[in-house]
Amino acid sequence: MEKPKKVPTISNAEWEVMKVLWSESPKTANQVVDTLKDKTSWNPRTIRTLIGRLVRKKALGFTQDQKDKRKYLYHPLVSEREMAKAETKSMLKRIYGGALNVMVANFLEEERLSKEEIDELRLILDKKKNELDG
Amino acid sequence: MEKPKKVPTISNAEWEVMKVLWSESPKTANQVVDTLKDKTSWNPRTIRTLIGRLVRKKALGFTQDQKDKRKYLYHPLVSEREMAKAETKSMLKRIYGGALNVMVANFLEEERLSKEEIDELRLILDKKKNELDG
DNA sequence: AAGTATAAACTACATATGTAATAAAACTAG
DNA sequence: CTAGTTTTATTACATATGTAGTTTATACTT
Repeated sequence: MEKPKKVPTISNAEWEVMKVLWSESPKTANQVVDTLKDKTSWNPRTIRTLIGRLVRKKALGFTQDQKDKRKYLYHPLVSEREMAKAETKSMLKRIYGGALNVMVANFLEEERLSKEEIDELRLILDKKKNELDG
Repeated sequence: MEKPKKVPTISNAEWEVMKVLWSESPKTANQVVDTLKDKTSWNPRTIRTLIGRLVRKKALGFTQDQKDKRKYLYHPLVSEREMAKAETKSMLKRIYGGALNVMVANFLEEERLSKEEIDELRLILDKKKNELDG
């Protein structure tokens, strides 16, 4: 029985920081700043603030850097999958009464997916259905 | 050429209020409060505050009640579809790089859909695909 | 060993949000 | 018409978030 591990909720900006560390970790604050320098226009101070908040929320943990003892090496404490799932569920609940197919239907109506994307989705569904059929 | 009509972003609690008025409108504040009394534990004050904020955000409009001139009759200024689509897109972008199928795949992996739900989704996709095929 | 650069910690401040209380205005009952 | 009631409008306050500046501790560097 896995414990229900409650994932922290994080803000938009915090999500960007997490993505950096999900893609590769551990990293020092400076490395995170460097990675985000291109993608965003955030002041390094801001990024450090966000890192601090993520630590407080227990979305990030850290260890001491062995080369430079002042620095921390940050790493995610929650997987991207877990967070994505939690966020998705909460959004689906809020907006679509939790119904994934309502969401997909609504979304498809106006957004155009390519035929390939649709086929890929169908494959995903077929696979899932086979699992159910046993 | 429709103008890109920018939909306001609203909070979780505000969504609940909008849902009441999307399901039936116009309604007076009191009617909204009544509808929400069962579903939530919010103080009527709170609900009126939320209505006010939604008016400020131009998500709701109102007209004067003819019976009692003090009362307003509130109605949505933005459709549920528009808001849902905007929210969905922004969430997909933030979390899944905008890719609907990544989202569906991830979500399906751990959430169980019934066979019926899966079939319904497949129908939606088939219909969409036929449209593309022409 | 002392000075300094720098990383992390703490503080700041505006706007958003959850959650209401109070004030002002207008209707209704006596 | 005046008082009480009921609506809307204004104000309040804590926490979250975006966006940084300032302080402090201390690991480097000379």
